[in-house]
Amino acid sequence: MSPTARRRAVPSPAAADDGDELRFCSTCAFSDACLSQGYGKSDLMDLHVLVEHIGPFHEGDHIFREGDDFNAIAAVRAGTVKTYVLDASGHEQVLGFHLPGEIIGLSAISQSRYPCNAVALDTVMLCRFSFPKMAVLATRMPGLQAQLFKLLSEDIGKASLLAGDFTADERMAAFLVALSRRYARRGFSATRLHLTMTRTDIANYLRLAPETVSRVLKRLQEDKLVHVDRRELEILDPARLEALALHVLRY
Amino acid sequence: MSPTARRRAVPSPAAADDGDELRFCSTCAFSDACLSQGYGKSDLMDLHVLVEHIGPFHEGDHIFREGDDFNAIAAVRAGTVKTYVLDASGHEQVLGFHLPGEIIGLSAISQSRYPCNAVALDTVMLCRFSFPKMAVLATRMPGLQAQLFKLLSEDIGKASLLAGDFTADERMAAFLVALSRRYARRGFSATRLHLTMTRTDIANYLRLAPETVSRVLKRLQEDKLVHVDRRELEILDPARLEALALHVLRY
DNA sequence: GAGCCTGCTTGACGCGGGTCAAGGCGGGCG
DNA sequence: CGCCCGCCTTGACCCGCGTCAAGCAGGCTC
Repeated sequence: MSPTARRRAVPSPAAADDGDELRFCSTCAFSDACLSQGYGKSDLMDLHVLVEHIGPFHEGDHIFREGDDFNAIAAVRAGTVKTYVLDASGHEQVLGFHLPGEIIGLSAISQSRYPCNAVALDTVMLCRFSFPKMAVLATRMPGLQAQLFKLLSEDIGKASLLAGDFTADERMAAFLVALSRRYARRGFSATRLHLTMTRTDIANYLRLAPETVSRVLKRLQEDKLVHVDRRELEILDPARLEALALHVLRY
Repeated sequence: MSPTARRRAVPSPAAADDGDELRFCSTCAFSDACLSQGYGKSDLMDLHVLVEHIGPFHEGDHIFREGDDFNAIAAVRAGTVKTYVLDASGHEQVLGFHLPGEIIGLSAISQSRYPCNAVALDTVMLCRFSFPKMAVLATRMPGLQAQLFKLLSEDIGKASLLAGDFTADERMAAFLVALSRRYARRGFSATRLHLTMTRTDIANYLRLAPETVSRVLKRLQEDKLVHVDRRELEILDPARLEALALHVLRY
């Protein structure tokens, strides 16, 4: 983690005794997984010992940087994290946006170093998991191991949005639909989105020019698919937007 | 696996007793990993019990298809495997080419179904690993678990070649450099490559038109970077080719 | 050897989206 | 309040690569 990261004290296991800690960590994919696997309180205790709640990070704070030693993955509890790399000429390539409930740092496992930068786009709270400890624990908890395999495997196919040669409209629609679904899964509105990233970030992510993002959003608004007001976006016609996104998302 | 897959008998553990089996399986990333972790013969025996050597698959044979039940990953022992999906309009999107020593099927873990098709481009031999058994074994062999995590994590970053908005020349150069490195790592020539895939496959993979692939190869040849004769390709100036590929590969 | 078929190459042309340049707008700060 | 500074938008132009169409070469079958 970046040396500038402000750490909050780890809640003591005692204080976590009666479900408070579990609720506190409910955005972490691991809690769900372990609870659903029927693990007892002692296993969960083990899991919680290796969790550290850190933050808040503020807009522009780096969570880790390319080349930093890898020792932990983290679940986003609140806010948005952008991951990106800089190419030789200093141009930013956005790799992804990570919303509450999602995991960052998985791609660092193979190199033992973070292969990209992670920066907070707004106020971000994280659950930090020591990866070495987690790996040890996973040997005793097959459900945890399976969950890790699953999370890793999920990310392999994720690049499809960036990959294919899609039109600017398809990319934009797919981006919005994916955002909507991810927010909805965490209980947020599926139709009213607050875009925490700039147009330039979106453009870099979708491999478009910022001007194109602007023009496409205008076009989508003219066609009554969405309504955009600065960073607030309302999806007016989910069906048609999903139809547009279909080639990219595949379902 | 596809019902059409011809299976060879699994060598009995007894026959595998004295290193023969190990040599036989030397292209599998797991053997290397386990040996280097100092595991004893009994652990390796466990690993070999869940290995099945299958093949040969011939050009055009499918190894698995999108939607098939996932139960195993496989290491390529010989030949080239192409993975791809078909979009709504039946157009093929090539996801990757898998050379000897590389693993296929990892992206299927999260869904329990293969999310893509895998087809042999030439005569292919595989090592098939039952994934459920492997996961169980991994709880007893931390080195194996670590190797699995590493393999999964590696694949997460792999899409960079498809991702960025690179020129056709950069994509092509990156493709050739990556092929060269991957062959070299397995002891093949780094400068003389046999392209086992068609121009159309390359084009689909790089998100270019086949005509563009043709034109780019011609240009690279005119510039004395490579020499191409049908499917045989010689890299004449590795340094300049790598320079061209740098933006894509990043090193 | 003739014919065909598939993969590959080459040329002509057009379009989507990148680039460049010039505002507009809103929010923070003195 | 007014200035400034990012962020965003809009317009004009242009270029890389896709598309369409035609021709070529090698390898198969008969």
